[in-house]
Amino acid sequence: MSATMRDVARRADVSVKTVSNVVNDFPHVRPATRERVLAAIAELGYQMNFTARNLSLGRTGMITLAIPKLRLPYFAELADEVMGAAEARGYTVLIEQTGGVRQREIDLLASERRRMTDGLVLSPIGLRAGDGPRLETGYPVVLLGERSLDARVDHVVMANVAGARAVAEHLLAAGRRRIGLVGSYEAGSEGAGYLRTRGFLEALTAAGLEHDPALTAPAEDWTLEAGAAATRRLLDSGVQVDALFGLNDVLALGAMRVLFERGLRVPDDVAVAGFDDIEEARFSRPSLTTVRPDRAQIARHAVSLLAERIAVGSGDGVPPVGGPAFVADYALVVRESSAPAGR
Amino acid sequence: MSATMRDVARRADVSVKTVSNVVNDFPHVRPATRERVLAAIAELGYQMNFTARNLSLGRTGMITLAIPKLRLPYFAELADEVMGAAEARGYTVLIEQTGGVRQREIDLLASERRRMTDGLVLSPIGLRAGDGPRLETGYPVVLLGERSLDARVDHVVMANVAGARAVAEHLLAAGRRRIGLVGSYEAGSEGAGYLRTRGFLEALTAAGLEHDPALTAPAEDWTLEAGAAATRRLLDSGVQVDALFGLNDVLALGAMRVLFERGLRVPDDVAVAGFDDIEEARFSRPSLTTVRPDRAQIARHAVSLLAERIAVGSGDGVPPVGGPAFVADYALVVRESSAPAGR
DNA sequence: TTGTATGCGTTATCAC
DNA sequence: GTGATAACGCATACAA
Repeated sequence: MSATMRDVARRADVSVKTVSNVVNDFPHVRPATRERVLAAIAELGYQMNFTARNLSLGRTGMITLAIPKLRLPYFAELADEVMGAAEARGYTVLIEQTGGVRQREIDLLASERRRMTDGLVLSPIGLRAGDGPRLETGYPVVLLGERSLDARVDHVVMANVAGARAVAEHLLAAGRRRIGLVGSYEAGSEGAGYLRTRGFLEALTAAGLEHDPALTAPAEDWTLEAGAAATRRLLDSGVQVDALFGLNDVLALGAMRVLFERGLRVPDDVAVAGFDDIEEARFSRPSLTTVRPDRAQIARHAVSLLAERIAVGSGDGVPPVGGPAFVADYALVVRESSAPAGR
Repeated sequence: MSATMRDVARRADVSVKTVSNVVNDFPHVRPATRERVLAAIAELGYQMNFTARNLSLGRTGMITLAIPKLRLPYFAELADEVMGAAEARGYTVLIEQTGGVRQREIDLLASERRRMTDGLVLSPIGLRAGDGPRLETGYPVVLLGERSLDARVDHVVMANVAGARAVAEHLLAAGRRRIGLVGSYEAGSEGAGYLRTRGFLEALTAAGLEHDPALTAPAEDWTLEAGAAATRRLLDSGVQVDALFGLNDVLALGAMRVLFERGLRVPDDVAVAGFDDIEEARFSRPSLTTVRPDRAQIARHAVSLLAERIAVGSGDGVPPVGGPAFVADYALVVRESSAPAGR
């Protein structure tokens, strides 16, 4: 069993308090004693017991990041960013996967296990409009990538509507008129799927067009597999399309795969665009036009908000929370999949 | 802020011990008292403080999974599998990224923070042959995907040599003779890169061929970007190739992208194969021939070994550790990128 | 500058 | 069955 502070204290012939002072870099420790303590620590190979420290401090130094699926490149990249931002503030990140299932997301909020961490960054997929109150638990929470959940909780969102509108406008400007929409969203979810769809429809409306319902390809999931399946169904239905907009990049990439299988050329026959700008979008064949949200900014801001929320604690002067959402920057990235001149 | 066991005990007019018995589902609690306690818990909204429990139990119920990069699809998928396997055994997984940097991997082993978890599943990239002893810290550790690190530590490996040999044999059987090798490894690393290269070379030798050094395309990293860059350099060098073997799938996908840019057809002009069978390999254009290691098996076995190691503790009867490595199953998956007849 | 004593919220060892 | 009470290892008023 490893040494404790008491062991070190005995060895260095000081009190535990002094050892604590040394390991915590407190000032006011005579150099000589410090040396003695450090020597004892080295000799005994002492390592701090963080559980004990956490109990004493009433905090763990960990935050939870709850995302739908780690296997989705977007969330892996996001997790990486969040871990970086958290580390910069001295936090360790515990990743939980919700599968985008509403009940899992709710459980996570009510869970006892959440108490192993000081706060939660939640990327909700399943939560519905009425679920707002569930979030107000007094436990520090920051919402990611969603809005209109009307909860008094801090949230960092991306420009889902504007980004999707930009994509649609780009496709329209390129002369595309029969744009298929790959992906769907649970009714009432008000999530990214809903918002991106809205942006897409707004652009059509603004152009004086109407979206043909037959051009919608619902996908149960936001994965390559689902994108491919949805596109297969769409093409099988016999409708004509000259463009496809995937509600995220993997849906779009899955769609491109099917277009290839069907012998349709991208972008000549069908232009394709996605949303997220995952790394794979730059290396696909053809490379994928998409919307790049500023992930680093989102991560930094979310962690920053959460840290702030944790810092104020549940003290009595509980400051108002859930101000206007922070909206991260985005950029439309045009690549080969929608380039005017083919490749 | 939130209620403690003492609060609940007072409220239910019992002792803390009884409350503890109830929440831990201990037998020998009179139904009536149990009801009273549960009622008090509900009324006060009591939630267990896990930090305190952990301190008392001397364990945290968490294990660390240390991988190079979460953004690499292979590791994201692996993490997902490990989380699943860990959950099945009641463990929560804390993911750490090493960036494949040797010092980071070493730090992780010596780190104090590691003590927040009960054990470590480490996927080493940077560790070298002589680093074995560093792993024998008395802290439960299971190595992933490596071998020949000659440490007395449990390890779960994949059939790197055999898998790579199978790929090479497949390419040779298809008549390819000038096979470029995309990716490299740090000298002395004895890692997956080294082993896969060895398997590749073995196949050539067995076929009575020699590997032309000019056909090696070193990559600093195992990423799409690095795979593309390496392939560009290789092609720029002017050597002729009729196949490319990426030491992992993303290297191969990056290579395919460059072949496309250079107007080379896959597989007609150049066949391509990778290693890992990440999900993207099924949806790329063309789909990628690769080796599929049984990730679920690897994850289950690693977690199982670690749980065992944790269970025996550092008691005196420390059983021997680091038996023969468990070698996971694998399968060669032939897809369009190396299909004999083009698409 | 350093030591003493007490608390953090659980679990575990006993008695009762 | 249930209740005091001592750990668990560290932090921190308060003293010295």
